[in-house]
Amino acid sequence: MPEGHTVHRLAAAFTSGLAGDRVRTSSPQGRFPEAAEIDGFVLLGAEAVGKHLFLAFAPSEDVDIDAPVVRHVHVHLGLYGSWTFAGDPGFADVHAIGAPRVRFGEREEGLDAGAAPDWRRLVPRPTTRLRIAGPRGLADLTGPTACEILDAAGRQAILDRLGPDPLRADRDLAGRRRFVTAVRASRTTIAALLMNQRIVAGIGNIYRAELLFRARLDPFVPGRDLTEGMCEGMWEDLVALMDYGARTGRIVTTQPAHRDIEARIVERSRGTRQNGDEDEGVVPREKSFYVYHRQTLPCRLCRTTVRSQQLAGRTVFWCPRCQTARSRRAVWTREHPAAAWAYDDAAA
DNA sequence: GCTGCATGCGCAG
DNA sequence: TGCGCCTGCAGCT
Repeated sequence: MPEGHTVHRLAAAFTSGLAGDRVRTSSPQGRFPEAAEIDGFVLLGAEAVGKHLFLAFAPSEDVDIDAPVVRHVHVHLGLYGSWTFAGDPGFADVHAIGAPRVRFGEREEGLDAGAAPDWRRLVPRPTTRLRIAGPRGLADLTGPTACEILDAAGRQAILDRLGPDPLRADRDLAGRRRFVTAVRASRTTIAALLMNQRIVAGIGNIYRAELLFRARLDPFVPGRDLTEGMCEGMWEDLVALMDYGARTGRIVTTQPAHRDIEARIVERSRGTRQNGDEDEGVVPREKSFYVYHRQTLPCRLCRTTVRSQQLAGRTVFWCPRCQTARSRRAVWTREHPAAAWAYDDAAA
């Protein structure tokens, strides 16, 4: 359920809830026996790069994070991995951060009827690959594509194959420049390029579909056909969208004026887990997207039926009437002024 | 209770 | 390009 914004929220949760603490690590499932190597270590810090999460462990807290003794646990959630947090009130600042839902386990040992839940007695579900338990709470990992211990070189090797991350410092002009240059140098379709983590790190299928719609861009246009202005605009929009996602835990790409356009239509109720805050006034899922998972439904703007198609093993969603831009920037600049609405919306 | 899908990715061929 | 990984759950029966 991770696109980049979720992983950044996870890193923040680890930083606030477990960083600086000595922790116990284990692999209840048994498929990550290396957990024993860092059991009793101190969690120095957590970092997100694209969809990759790095947790740095050391024997003691005074170790420099670049020291050779530091063990980097690399986690990639893949399609169905997840972290579950439980702990003392305020642990990992979960509510404020939002992303990881506090979910007490299905089973607690030795719990008296009516007693307050105690996270220390939580029995990990059998599929738990890794449990990290600190003095204030714990985190359970299930179903990751990657969970491994790396040294500094191994960590760097992963960073080296990732493009700029719109949620990190490389969102600046240098990052934008890398993105624009890479896109415009390629014959590959823009839809495929946006999913290529070497081009830009952190985008998943939702952000791809929605970003292309907001740009009114044909998903099958080769990257090299795009103007510099169009690419720069997409990057700026992406920064705004993912920033909003990282702050709220929710992907919302619709402008307010477009959310109620077809209120009479019964939306598909199929779940898209957002792991976000449940604050009042949050934009409901069925109003959050323009095209993602809306195939067979009418476009919010022109009512043309939204289409979907497999591309390189993933489903692309788009409006065949709205998304006809091939290189012009006119539509973009007139109708999409830097996605400032995302910030206004969050503040409201 | 069963089936198929999902916000991903690496690898074989 | 297609498959395997490996988990949870919506949507069926």
